[in-house]
Amino acid sequence: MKKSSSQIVVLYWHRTDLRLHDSPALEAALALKPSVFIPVWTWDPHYVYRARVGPNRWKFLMECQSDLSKSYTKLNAKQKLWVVREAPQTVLPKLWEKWGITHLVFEKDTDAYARERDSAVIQMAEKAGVEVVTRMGRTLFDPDELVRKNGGKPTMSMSQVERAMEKIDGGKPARPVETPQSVPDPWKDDQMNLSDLDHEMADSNPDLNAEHRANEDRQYDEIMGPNKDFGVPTLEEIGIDPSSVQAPHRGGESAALKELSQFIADEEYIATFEKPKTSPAAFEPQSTTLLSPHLHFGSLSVRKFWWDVQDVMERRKKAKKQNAGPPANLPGQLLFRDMYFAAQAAVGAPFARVEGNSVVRFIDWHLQSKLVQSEEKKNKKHRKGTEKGDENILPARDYELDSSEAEEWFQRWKTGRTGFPWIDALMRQLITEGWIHHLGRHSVACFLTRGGCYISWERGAEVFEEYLIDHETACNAGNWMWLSCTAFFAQFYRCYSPIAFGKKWDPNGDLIRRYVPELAKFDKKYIYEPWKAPIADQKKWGCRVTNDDKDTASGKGGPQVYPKPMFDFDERRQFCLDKMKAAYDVGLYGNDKKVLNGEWKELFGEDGNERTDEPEKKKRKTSS
DNA sequence: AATCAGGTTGGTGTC
DNA sequence: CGACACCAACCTGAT
Repeated sequence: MKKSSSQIVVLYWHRTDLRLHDSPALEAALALKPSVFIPVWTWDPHYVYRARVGPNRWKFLMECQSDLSKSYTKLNAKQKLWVVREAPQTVLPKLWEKWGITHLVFEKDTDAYARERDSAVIQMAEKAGVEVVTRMGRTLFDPDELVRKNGGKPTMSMSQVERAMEKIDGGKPARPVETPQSVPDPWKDDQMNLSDLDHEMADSNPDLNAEHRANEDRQYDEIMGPNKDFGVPTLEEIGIDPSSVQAPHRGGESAALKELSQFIADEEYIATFEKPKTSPAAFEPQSTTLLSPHLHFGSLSVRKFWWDVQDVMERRKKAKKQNAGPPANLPGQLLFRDMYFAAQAAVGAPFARVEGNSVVRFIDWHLQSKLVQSEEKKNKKHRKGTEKGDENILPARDYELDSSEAEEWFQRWKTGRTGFPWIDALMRQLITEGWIHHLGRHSVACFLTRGGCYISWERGAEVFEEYLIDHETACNAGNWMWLSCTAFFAQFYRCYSPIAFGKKWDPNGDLIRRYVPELAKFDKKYIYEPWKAPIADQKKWGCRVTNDDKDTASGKGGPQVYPKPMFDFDERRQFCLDKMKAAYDVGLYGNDKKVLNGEWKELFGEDGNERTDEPEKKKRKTSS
């Protein structure tokens, strides 16, 4: 493609911004007045094979892409979202050569992998003489800016975030920008065609999502897709059986804006919203807005969300109606997201794990991640295709099988067979629908870590990464650290009970009846503790509570069975409390030398029940 | 330096 | 059903 000196050809790279409304980056791209405009999505093998993504999130992503593509076509019949099936690091240089690109524009992303990827891309673009334009747009405030205003340190509390944001533009996020009413043409079809391009096949080994693929995986066979039309991939194309997708949640900017406007119309709901007072057990309708998946994929702008809510609350304030205050209210909830983004932006890749993480407390959990530092060194020679910076991107993490009992508990937690109906209902809701209420996440996360199993939060975070349609690395890791009392939160004596907590919200056990149907007929007296029901009642209600958990919920032929609880919760609660206190006394953090070289073991008791007498250190030293 | 209040959302028991 | 004290006791940040 010949470049004419005056022509402006813009490649707009969609990633975390599957929308047209309130996109500062898209606005900047169109402000260049391009004569040719090509909005692309690069179908990145890193996300496809190295991130954990279950069927529900694939579907949601595809719906976001299809909706955006249709919206482009509505603005310009020649336009769509051009999906290119290759890694951005290899395909973008080919694209700007092939299409004579003069400007590359995208939304800034401070996620650890994104930074690695984007800096590589920017470097290549500059070398090729392609001008790069980026704009912040994913969060209320630029995470890097929040960090700077927080003295360069990760934001570890809401008060820090509030103080930092006060120093930025009067403490309020930017107002949404205009939605474009038109977009320029792409090249003509024959010029867009990439058939002659040298197509680099994706490395599908290891494929962290292999277990979800029922059919052959041919998604990378053709760079423009099987129909050579740059189409949005389908579930079938990526090897997933569409019938395995059960989430009722629909993706796409159109759906997001409609849902938001419905909530905004209910001013009473918006103004009196208080997160701790929303029910984790509610379904149809759910008690919260469920807009988080849209924030993740950028099908809804968080600043539009914030300002629409803010405007309602201002109106109500003038009308002298009582509003709920932050952080429990909706703007406060959105600010929490920014806190996690800014904390991650300051810490980098280790934020999502224990190893090398300066903000996470080290606890002697079961099933800890194996250290990659040493593994990495050992295998370096044998690993081919290891790109620079790969050590910052941690795909499949192996973990220490230090306890077969803990491993069994983990598997039972993961599959919703713990014998605690409240926990099992939530886990099954997570697996089938990809979404559970925030307090439900608290409940199951506390149970897996400091309030039951004493298993590493990293195991839980991986399961959430796989199944949540709203999974966001910064928020997921941040919340897991919060709930496991290893960062952000330290009151480990406040422990969620798998029985009392659910009962408080849902005394009839409706959530359990829906997601653990084998218990549907149990009287509400026993629904949270079915093992206490008399045998005669268990028979009458059609489900035996038994130690044999193998056939749980099979329901084929014989009578239904449900497992007895896998441990005595009160006993485990006390055990965890004692262990947490001991681990806090030891006082190690994820980046301490003794964590990295394994010496931590000497500081914790041998049998896992007691600790050595001398605390390592009482006060934490902050680096310079 | 020592103390105290506050921290998104615990559980239990009483009024 | 809501508000409150108490349980036992972590941290940070302000004074």
